[in-house]
Amino acid sequence: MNDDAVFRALADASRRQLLDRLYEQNGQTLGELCQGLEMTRQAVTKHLVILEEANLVSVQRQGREKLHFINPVPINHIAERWINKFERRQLSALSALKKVLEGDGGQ
Amino acid sequence: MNDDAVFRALADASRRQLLDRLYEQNGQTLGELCQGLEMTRQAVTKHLVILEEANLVSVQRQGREKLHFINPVPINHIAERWINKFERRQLSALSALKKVLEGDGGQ
DNA sequence: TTGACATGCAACCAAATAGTTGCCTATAAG
DNA sequence: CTTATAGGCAACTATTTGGTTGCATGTCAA
Repeated sequence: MNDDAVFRALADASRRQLLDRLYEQNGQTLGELCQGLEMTRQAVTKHLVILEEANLVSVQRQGREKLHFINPVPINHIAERWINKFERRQLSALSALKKVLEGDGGQ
Repeated sequence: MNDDAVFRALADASRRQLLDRLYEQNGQTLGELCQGLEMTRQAVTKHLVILEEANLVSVQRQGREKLHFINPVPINHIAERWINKFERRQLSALSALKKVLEGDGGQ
């Protein structure tokens, strides 16, 4: 699994938007994903290819349509291997901050 | 807080490496961060500027040296607002894909 | 079979990106 | 003051990226 491809894929707002749309409704066709976007179909295709190569989207042909499904595994992967590491440090910082803000406050 | 800047900043392997190094040892100078990298100092500077603009690194001048500190808040932010959302979705997405792959599938 | 619809492929283009080199400024030390 | 050190700035370059247009292919429906 290639972390770099995932990070690069997530770097573009259009691609994150596509993931958002698939999150709203999974299994959409290319045509459906294009609707309402300020982009040509071909541009959307390119974005989807990048998402596929990063394994963030998997595809299933059905007749002349191509259905797109979100795959959360790589996101989970970088979350576990990368993000949590930095969060761990913050948790202590956050709880310290909370303590100050709340005067003391347990929990 | 600009999510896009954070995602873009994280998209480059060299910048993630710089964050890793700051994670190992916080508060390093530019010179220290350059050591052992296959890059000129100026290239590193550019990466650090991008990390600063994404608020992932904060800087403190000390005499003629510039100390760099990691700031985990933006990472936490995208983790909470973005990553967790997809992690939650994982089970239902997988089962939806299965349905299609298996031709019908109950549930 | 004919036409309409859904997608694929390739060439091209402009802008952004990652990197370089060369020179300048500021601070510390001899 | 002079010199070495730490970093800043700007111009330039090659490559990547995000997007376009034009045409081709494959599939469904009449």
